[in-house]
Amino acid sequence: MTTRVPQERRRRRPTRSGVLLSEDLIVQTALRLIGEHGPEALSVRRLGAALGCDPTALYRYFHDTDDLVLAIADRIIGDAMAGFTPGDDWAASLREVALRVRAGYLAHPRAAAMAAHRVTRRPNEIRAVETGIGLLLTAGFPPADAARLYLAFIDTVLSHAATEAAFLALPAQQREADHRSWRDVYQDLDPATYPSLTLVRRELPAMADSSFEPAVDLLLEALAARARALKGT
Amino acid sequence: MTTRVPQERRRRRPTRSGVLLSEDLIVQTALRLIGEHGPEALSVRRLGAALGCDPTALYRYFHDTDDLVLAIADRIIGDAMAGFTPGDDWAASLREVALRVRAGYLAHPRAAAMAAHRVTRRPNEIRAVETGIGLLLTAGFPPADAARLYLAFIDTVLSHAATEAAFLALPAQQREADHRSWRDVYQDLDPATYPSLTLVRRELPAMADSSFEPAVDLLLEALAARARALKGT
DNA sequence: GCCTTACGTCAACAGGGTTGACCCAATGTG
DNA sequence: CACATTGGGTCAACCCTGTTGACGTAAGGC
Repeated sequence: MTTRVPQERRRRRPTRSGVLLSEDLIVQTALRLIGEHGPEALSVRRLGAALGCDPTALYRYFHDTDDLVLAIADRIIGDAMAGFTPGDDWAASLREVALRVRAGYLAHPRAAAMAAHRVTRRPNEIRAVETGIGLLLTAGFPPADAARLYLAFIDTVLSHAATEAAFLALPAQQREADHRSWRDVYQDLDPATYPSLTLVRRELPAMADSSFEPAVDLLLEALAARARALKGT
Repeated sequence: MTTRVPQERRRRRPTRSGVLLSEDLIVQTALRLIGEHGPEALSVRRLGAALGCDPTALYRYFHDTDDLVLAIADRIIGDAMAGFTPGDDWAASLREVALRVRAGYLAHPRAAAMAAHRVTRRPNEIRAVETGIGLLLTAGFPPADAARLYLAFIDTVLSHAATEAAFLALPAQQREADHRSWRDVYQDLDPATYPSLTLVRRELPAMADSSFEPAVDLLLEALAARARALKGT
């Protein structure tokens, strides 16, 4: 019943409202829905309504909701890395990879939050690994270090991006509560029991900001330092 | 109606099945439920059944499900940090915080997977933040830097830990398939299109290992370098 | 021993994913 | 051109979910 059928041989029968469904249109509409009405807008029923078809029609194209999410995630990955070519500066290039991955996830947080921890060994990812390790090799790291350090770098990037995506994927209410807590809860603490927090009190609202770029920059600094140390010896 | 009441002044009225409810018992049961039957086993109704009470009784202790999730997260933090006291070496202490947090999450992978990216606003978390920022202050960073750098550090630690927890929370079959892919998929690549991967081919099985400690060490290196630069000026 | 009220219980609602039956029309074939 | 096949859009139904408001009972202060 729910076996996905090759796109090519579809009997494109229009829905009651005249729309011609397709895997592509569904993914596209799902992304639009998330973008316009927030992450929690993605449900089979709402997606059906947005498409102008019965909600259950989607099960002709995807086994279940999870299958749909994976299809969306696959498109996100492809879009994020589209057109990237590494430049001369290996650190700057790694930085761009990081920002691209993150931007791709944040553009569609809910889909990313659901799929980020799953490993899809697809061509796009393999190409990305090739690129990343290549950059560390040009930095002068021996193969063993290049592989291990790339892993540490990309895992950090992916983990951060997934965390930020998961945060954006929260219902607006919880998201704002999390944000506010740095302004509210952490402001009225007893100075005796929390001396350090009291000292940095004025900086705490900034804790709601993203730490993605600071963290990436710290990593790149450490990598650059180690690369310099290699050259020195 | 759902106002949380201080634990001390409770009217401990037994449920129909004779259990005396408490915030503590509920969190503990929730953790057991998640650990045994997966994250999707946590629902108000199932938790009520496991506790031997009406599901809606939980709303006397937590505003809503999210509030419960935050309580679970905070207990994990508390357990992880129990008995920790910062030592003289701020970097070593931060390292221990990182390892403790990670261990706490890995002890409850499935619960961690759903709670790791939240701000709990609860005592255990606040204490942990106080400790961490305090360490960076003793390292010599001015308050603004201490707050921002602590955020970058702890976010990285939490993100990594969440990723590892999510991985452990996967069904064994998928987990092992993921592991194998580094040995299998990445071994038979065309050297012409993937020169870098071919060069580091022998190192790739190690990609299945955790990158947690390498990443933390890179961050601590960068922090130490910045701290030295501060002293120098 | 009374009064207050905390809190356990119950019924109900809105929304979610998913299934199986139904049936029409698009398509390939004769 | 007409027919048989069947893909796929539709519908009704099921069981899940979180959450609310009313209700009444018993716990604890006085």
